[in-house]
Amino acid sequence: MGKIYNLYKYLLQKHGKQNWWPCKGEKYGNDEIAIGAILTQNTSWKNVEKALENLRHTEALNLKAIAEMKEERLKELIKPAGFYNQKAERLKLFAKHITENYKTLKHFFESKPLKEQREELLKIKGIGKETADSILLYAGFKPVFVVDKYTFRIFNHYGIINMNKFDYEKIRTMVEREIKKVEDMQEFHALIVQEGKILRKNQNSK
DNA sequence: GGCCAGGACACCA
DNA sequence: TGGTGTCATGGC
Repeated sequence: MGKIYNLYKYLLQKHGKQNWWPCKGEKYGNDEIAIGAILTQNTSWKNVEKALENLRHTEALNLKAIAEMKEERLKELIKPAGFYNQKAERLKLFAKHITENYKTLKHFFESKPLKEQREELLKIKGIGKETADSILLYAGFKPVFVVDKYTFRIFNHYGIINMNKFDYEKIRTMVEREIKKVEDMQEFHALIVQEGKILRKNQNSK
């Protein structure tokens, strides 16, 4: 057991299970998770929930509906999540790519090797590394770890890494070497975000 | 009332 | 490749 695995166990004991996107097997290929992953770009989850609720209420919380919906209409619905102009464009590009080429997200996840899936997602405008990996990990149950700024800060804080620049791929492969199970990767990333928030709060109050 | 979220991209040097 | 501006709402 290396440092990273020990940190995972420590955070799990400290905060308990986070259960971010209720990660049961039947959620495999779930559109809602992918949509949430795009909406939450640099945005608090509270705001994303309002946008998701608007979509759900309109029965548009799925990729088919979003692909067919007018962009102006989509902007109105997702407004609470902020950056609504670009997020509406990004959602439509993603939804169209999946529905037109694979029909469903589930088919996409079963279409090709993981590495190629990841590369394909990254080619879509508006899908960067963190969003792509969130979709793969939480909607696709793929063994890909999601790295974010909190990961970088916390790994520095606990002395796991010692870098001055944020190297996404380096941190990702480090974690994937120690944490193998999809469920553990999902929990670990959620725990890091939780810990990161507390860390920030403490730093602000002193 | 200011600060900043579960980022990504364009543009510049 | 590295640094900076932009996008925008709502919670704290």
